[in-house]
Amino acid sequence: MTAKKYDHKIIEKHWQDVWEKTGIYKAVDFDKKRKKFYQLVEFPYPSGAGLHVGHVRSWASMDAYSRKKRMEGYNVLYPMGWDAFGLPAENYAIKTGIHPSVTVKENIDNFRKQCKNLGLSFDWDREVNTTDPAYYKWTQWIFIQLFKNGLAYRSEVPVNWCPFCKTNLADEEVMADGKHERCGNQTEKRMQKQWLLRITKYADRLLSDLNEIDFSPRIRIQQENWIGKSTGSSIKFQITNSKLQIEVFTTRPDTLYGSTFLVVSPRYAKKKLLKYIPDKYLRSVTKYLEECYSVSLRVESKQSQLGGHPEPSTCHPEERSEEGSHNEKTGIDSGLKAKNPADSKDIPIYISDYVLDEYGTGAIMGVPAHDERDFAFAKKFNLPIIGVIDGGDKSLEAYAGEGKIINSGKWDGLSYPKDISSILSDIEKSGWGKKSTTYHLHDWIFSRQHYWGEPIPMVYCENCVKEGKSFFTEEQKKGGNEEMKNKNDVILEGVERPIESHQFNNWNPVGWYPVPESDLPVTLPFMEKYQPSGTGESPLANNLNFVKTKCPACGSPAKRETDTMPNWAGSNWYFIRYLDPNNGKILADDRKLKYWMPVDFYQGGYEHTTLHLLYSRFIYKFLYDIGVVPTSEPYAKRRSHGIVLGSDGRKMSKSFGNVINPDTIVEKYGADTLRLYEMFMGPFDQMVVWSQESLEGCYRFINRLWKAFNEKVGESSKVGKSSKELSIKLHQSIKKVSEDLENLKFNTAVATLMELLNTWEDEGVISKSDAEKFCLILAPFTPHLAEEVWLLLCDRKIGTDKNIDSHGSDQRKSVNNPCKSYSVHTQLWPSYDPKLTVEEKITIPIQINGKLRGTIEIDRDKIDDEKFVLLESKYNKVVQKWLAEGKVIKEIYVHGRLVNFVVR
RNA sequence: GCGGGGAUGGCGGAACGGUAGACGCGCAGGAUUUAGGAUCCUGUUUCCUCAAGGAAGUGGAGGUUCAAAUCCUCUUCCCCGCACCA
Repeated sequence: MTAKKYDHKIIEKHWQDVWEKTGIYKAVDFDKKRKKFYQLVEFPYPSGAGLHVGHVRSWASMDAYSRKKRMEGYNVLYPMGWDAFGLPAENYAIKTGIHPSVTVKENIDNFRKQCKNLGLSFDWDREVNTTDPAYYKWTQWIFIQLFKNGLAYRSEVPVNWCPFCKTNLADEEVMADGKHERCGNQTEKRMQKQWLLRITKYADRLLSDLNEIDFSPRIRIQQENWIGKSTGSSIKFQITNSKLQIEVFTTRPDTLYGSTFLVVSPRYAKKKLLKYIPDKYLRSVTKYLEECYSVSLRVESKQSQLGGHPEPSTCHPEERSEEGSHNEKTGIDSGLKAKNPADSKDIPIYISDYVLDEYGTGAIMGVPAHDERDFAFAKKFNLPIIGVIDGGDKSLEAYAGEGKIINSGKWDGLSYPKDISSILSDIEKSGWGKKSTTYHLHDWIFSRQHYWGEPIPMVYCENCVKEGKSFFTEEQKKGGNEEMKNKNDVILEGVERPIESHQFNNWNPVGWYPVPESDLPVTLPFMEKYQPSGTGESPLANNLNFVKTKCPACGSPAKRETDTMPNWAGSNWYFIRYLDPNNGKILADDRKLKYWMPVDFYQGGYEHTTLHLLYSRFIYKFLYDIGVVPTSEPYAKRRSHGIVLGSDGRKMSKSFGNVINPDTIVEKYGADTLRLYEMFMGPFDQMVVWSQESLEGCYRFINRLWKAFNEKVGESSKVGKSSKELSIKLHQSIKKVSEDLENLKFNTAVATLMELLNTWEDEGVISKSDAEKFCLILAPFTPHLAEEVWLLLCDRKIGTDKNIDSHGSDQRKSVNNPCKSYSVHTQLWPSYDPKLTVEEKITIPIQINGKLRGTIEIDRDKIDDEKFVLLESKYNKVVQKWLAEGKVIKEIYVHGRLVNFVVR
């Protein structure tokens, strides 16, 4: 009997329908018999371009992982949803003239269909959509809780403004040279009041709790760097003839005596020093500041854009682009002097853009002898260089290493870094300053002036402003929400707090009220025109029906906030909603949360290592603090995968013409081929390049499998037996595939399956029970083929051509119970017999002086007999020749692995 | 500059310190076919050789070891992240 060609079009569609009808991938809440396993993959932004092969790589691989987990008896939750708010949807809509609500729906339908065509085992009953009012009701609810707990506040922050288009721009729309991506005009930075989230309050916990979760080192280190904690001192310098003090942050308080000048950032100078500058200096200082502010290119770091730093921090961007320009310092003497608290010497105060306004206090003490940047600055402005740590040649370069402390009064004789802690306490005792910690992490700008996002559920009441009324009590205004504060104090006990930073001082919630929770959601109104307003406000500002409302406090006419949330808002907490997607009363049922959380395994791309992962951890921790979720961390384990590049090695992009559409692959080769290939391409965490030829290799493999299962399985009536070699190979494969899947080594798992088929083809017929085992370990990788083969194996009699011919006929359509053992995916994962993973005859390589000279075959039961093995080794002809070359001075036998003779 | 990860055939990549190159692609030869495609078989690190057998070989230089792609030191190059972070 010759099998018909494997017809993926009919077979894959058939089983997808059967799976949907029988619902075998549904997760069961509160299942007590099975252990829960929450497998999460990042949900996509459903773009008009459809699924990317990168999505398939992640979802198909984790689908295999989930399928194995199910077969191992876990109650697996593997959900999918749509992150559909955001700028791309809005831009696409502006381009096509079709409303985003329409295109988003179409795109989602397409994505869902594509997922189903791939046979991914998502639990579709739990699908979520961030643009659904029933969903974003809770996104808004979370915002209100943040506000009530003092974690959402308003502050002036810079926005990218295109004067030509009269609109605010997202950072992605501004090109590296500061020009607007679409119109090519130079953009500006404008100050605008925005909502910010106080993520900095959680910096310490976000950092320390990394110890409790399983993140791969690369992800973990990046998160640590992003939070960027450094400890040291904040030291106060008294400005001479003034009550004013300048507070600086330093990680090297031991070099205090070596501080020969202070430097403040341009913005610090503008805000705090300008009125004290002596007339003589005022003109040059003003000129310098103007220089700094005249250029407003997109030169800030990524984090400062996201984190909200009020103004450009550099004066000379053109120098920035060149290598080594960092050493070319600019700056100006302010004419002011300050007293070094340690030795009471007066030192000059300079203004320079090499001091970052957004880091620390925006002011530093210059220690040219021990800091490279200060050294360059001192050289340029002819400032004294005093060495206070022994070492290096301070006339040539700064010395940042360790050493004995010198020229430092009472600290002489101590050494850095050994005595740093006693120096820290001495500084505190002397009243010069205090221990301090700073963070790289900044508060999170949460306002967007765009239409396609969740409306921020806040109301602004002019009347209340007149009366000075606010949502918060006077006491709360002083210290934030007391309850919240206490909570954090408990958690942060013994942990240093961030220094009071000037950027937190603008919070004035007067007149602002959250929309009453009973009125949620604040629905995004349908608008025909959602182009930018032209004033820098959100397009929603043009919709008076939306804007006009009543003050929740006094009932006077009031205005709604028209800014919307960033696209991160919906993705911060989506994994919670999967647990209870239709709950209208609360975020998610408490019991369900307790059953499923935390996410056991979160898998996604490296591009989300810092922002999404950190933001969602922050929001989750906040929800934990207010008692909404049961654990303090959302994800128990996180791994990331590499991206899929086009066959030319470049990123897939329409403009390169190297985009692979999964649909055409599925159509021509089938979903199983695509899935298998994407797992086989290369190591999961590495970048991989698309290769059509390799894909076809996987297609061949699938057809060969089909042929073998049809033609080379022993008839059950005859109780056919596999050859010994084949059985051993099978058991070895079960072991290897199990381990590889667990370790996300999908590529070698697939290779193992290929090896097994190769052996099978060489050895001839396989027994039915061995064939079933093979089918079971195949199931996670090629779920459609495995299901079809399983049916074939269940009853060899229906596995005939006649039956295969009847695909699509009524007989086959009614397969609700096609076979007693349906489905292969609900079977138990096979175990292997350890005895059967070892060959009867073992090949032992023989080395002379570490070089391979021959091999011998040893019976399995003889491998413990060292003397025997060594003796046998010497009978090998070639070995004998080499042994004759000299005297054997050492004989090494590595049990079951190798023999080495050392001959001299 | 700092941090992280790499470098293995023609290509993608395998290798608990123990037979380097699994598996796949590609290529070569053969079979089948009217032909093409598909499929199957054989070979395929390089060099010497009909072969048997050798020699060299995991970016480079040293070292540890009976034995190193793997561990250590130095070094070159590549990728990723952060970057005037005090």
